[in-house]
Amino acid sequence: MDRRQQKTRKAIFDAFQTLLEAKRYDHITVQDIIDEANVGRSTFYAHFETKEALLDALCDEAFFHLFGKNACTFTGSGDTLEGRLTHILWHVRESRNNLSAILRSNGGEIFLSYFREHLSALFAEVPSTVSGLPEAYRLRMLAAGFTETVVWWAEEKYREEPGTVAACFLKMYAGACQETKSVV
Amino acid sequence: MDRRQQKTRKAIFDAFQTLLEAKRYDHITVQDIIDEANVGRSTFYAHFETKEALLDALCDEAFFHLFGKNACTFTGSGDTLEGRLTHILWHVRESRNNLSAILRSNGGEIFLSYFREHLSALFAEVPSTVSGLPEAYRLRMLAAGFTETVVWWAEEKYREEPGTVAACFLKMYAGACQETKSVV
DNA sequence: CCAATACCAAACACATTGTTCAGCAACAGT
DNA sequence: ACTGTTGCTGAACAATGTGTTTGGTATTGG
Repeated sequence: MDRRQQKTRKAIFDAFQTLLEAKRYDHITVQDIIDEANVGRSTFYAHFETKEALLDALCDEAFFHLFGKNACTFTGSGDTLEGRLTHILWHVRESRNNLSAILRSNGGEIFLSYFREHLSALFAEVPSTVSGLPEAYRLRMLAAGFTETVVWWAEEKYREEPGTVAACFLKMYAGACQETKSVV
Repeated sequence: MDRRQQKTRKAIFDAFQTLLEAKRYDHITVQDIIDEANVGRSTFYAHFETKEALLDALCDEAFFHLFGKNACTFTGSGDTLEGRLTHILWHVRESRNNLSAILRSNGGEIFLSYFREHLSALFAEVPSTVSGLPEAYRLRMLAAGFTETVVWWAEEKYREEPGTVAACFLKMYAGACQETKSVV
């Protein structure tokens, strides 16, 4: 890819993230991004169709870091759910700059849809000990709950350790997601 | 209040809800609302400062129905958490037209903040049996979880009975929110 | 070195926002 | 029924944002 394209793309991404840290996604205008990135108007539209497309691209990148090579490919059978969740949380904290801004902005909804998609598969493997729960409901709640956990963690500035957070999460859903033999 | 004001206000509310059922909150323009409500431009702005103010007002109304007189004033000590949640769910289903649109649109975030506020107090009364959970985290998760439950229920067109839904919710969080002696 | 291509600035038509104002209609109280 | 008050209208307004097009310039890769 042309160096110029790479440079421009990066400038736009960086500008977008900078702005995301300062204000809500839906209060950011294309004009803002253009100014911050210092690129021509037509250049922006040559790269991204709309502001939403830019957000999508950013989420794609962020998720590539999260699930792309390590975390979810590791879905070997050996490790525990807690281990895998912890692993994901390590990656979340690692790329804090990338993710926090998205999570806090109301673009978090779009992010959430990604999360849901990737996490449902993970939780589906771990059965519930409680009867009478519709499986679709259970998976949805677990994915939403994990997302909420990450948002909470981000707002706490990632103060706790990933392992601690994963343990908290699993305690929350002890009944609905039980594989641990160590429930205190 | 002047009848004209009432009429206009209602027309705007109705138009807004109609539009919310058709498209996302952030894709609705003031112009759309004006056209649908069939009121003058200046009239709209005489009633609401912005589109957000309108959404806020709508949420206020919806929550008055939910918590205003019955559900949360009933916070006497006698009834169980399950009973109270069921009660809330009855009201949600009752006013389905009012709420579903808001819940499905991404204005759901604003709605969620209302829900969080009102529900935290409710959950705070019921202690956790699990140790090591930060209380703030626990309350936040329960409120977010209940909201997610309602959204799920709304998407299912309120097929299940309120009591069933409340029971499902409590099963999900059996460990973190235990007062029931009937956990199957 | 050269052709391809990415950039830029400027201008464009268009939509949306929020304000203002003059004229008209509905209201409430006497 | 009369009257002053209040709310609605429709139109115009500047300001801002969107997405596209243009012609010219600079960088790139081969």
